[in-house]
Amino acid sequence: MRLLLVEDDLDLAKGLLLALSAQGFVVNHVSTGKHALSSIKAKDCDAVILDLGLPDMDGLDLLKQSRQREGNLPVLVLTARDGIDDRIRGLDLGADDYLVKPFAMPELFARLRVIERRLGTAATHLIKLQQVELDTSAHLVRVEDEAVSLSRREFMLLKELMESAGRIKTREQLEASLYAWGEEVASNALEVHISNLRKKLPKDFIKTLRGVGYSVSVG
Amino acid sequence: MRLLLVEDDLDLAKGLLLALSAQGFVVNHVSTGKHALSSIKAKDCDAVILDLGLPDMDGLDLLKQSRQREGNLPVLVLTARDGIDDRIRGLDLGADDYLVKPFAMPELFARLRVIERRLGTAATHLIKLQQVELDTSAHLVRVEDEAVSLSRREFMLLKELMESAGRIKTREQLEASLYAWGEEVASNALEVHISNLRKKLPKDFIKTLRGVGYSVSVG
DNA sequence: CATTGTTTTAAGGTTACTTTAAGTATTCCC
DNA sequence: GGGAATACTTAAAGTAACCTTAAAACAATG
Repeated sequence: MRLLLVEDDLDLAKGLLLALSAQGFVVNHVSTGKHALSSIKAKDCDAVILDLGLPDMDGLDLLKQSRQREGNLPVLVLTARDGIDDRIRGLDLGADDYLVKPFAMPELFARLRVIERRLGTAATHLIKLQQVELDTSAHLVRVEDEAVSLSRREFMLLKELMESAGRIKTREQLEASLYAWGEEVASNALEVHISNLRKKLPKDFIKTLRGVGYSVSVG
Repeated sequence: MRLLLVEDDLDLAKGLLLALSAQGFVVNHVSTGKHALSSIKAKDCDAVILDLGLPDMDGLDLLKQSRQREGNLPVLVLTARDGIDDRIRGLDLGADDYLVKPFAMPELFARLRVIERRLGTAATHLIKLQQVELDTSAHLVRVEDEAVSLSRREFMLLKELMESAGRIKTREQLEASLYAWGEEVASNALEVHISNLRKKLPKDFIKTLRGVGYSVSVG
């Protein structure tokens, strides 16, 4: 995990750098809010350790800006200030955790490991093929970054096709996954949905295989 | 957000239940580790508040088992024990946060909000979309800088929607986050709340996706 | 215990999705 | 090229999902 350490006390920074890299973390160190922000913008780290007492900028301000720019970049705040009010302000502004100085190194490591574990398991069910992006968990489809609204059946159908991109889905397979047991469809509903889908997707995104079924290519 | 409160001190539990639901959390309460585990297995909550001092099971054990079963279910640990060693043990076993008793309620709320933010989209306690501003911590909503009064359920509903702005919330998801176990709703209460909310919000702020659910857009 | 505000239930009206069905366009094969 | 099979499009009919309203049940407050 790549860390950005924002700390103006050079002695403390040096100690932290040493200890963190001994624990296997990769750490970049900056000592001003300005540098911190540009590093955050460059998406150059997986998490931030932020000391609130900075010379050029209020730490909570920096936190706020970081939060606006990189929504869920984890930030662990270090502070000398005590008192519950300050802590709540920090947490509500988007800090993921909080450590009051002086703190024990092992506790810092433990908290970083929590963040690490969390980053590893950020699951999004997103399929992207060509210009088409389908988010199964959010029920959302984008074509060239433009949200497209699909009806329920259209969404189901597209999902089936995109989940087995590169392979052919037979008409029977598609009908089976769109319709539950009792409600087989007597007519050409499937073709109608395909037709309506195509109007909303790039040209030739869904290919027909005469006598067999449909497919979308991974290309 | 649905919480599971694991606490054997009934007085404390009662107080927490009251305070948390006033803050708009949906809370289920159990007092033994056994019940806690079965609820966790059933995936019936988004986060756990766990008191380490349980009668039937060591709290850290429960934490470990929960972690094995539900990898990233957030757990906030309450404890009377002090000393850094214990805290590190808790964090490394998978607790996401730690509060030593006695603690101040607002700090608990703040830490829950951190967890909440992490689970959903990275919204801070103040979410502003279009003309609508929602302050999670103050329970306040403004439309075009004009304060608007919402009932508890209306607020919860709007919060859920705004926290996942840009994504679609299914009916099931919304109902699950509005109602705790015993109080499932048999009828169209959700639709009624949506309808009442819309009267108080800008036109088309809440969009319907037939057969799927509802959403508000970030734009 | 009465008043007030909130939440749920229930019913009818409305909208938009889905299917049907009929006509048009393709592809394939002789 | 002509005929048959298959696929595509369109528009209208059917249907399921949703919206609104009003009233009943419930909870909080003085």
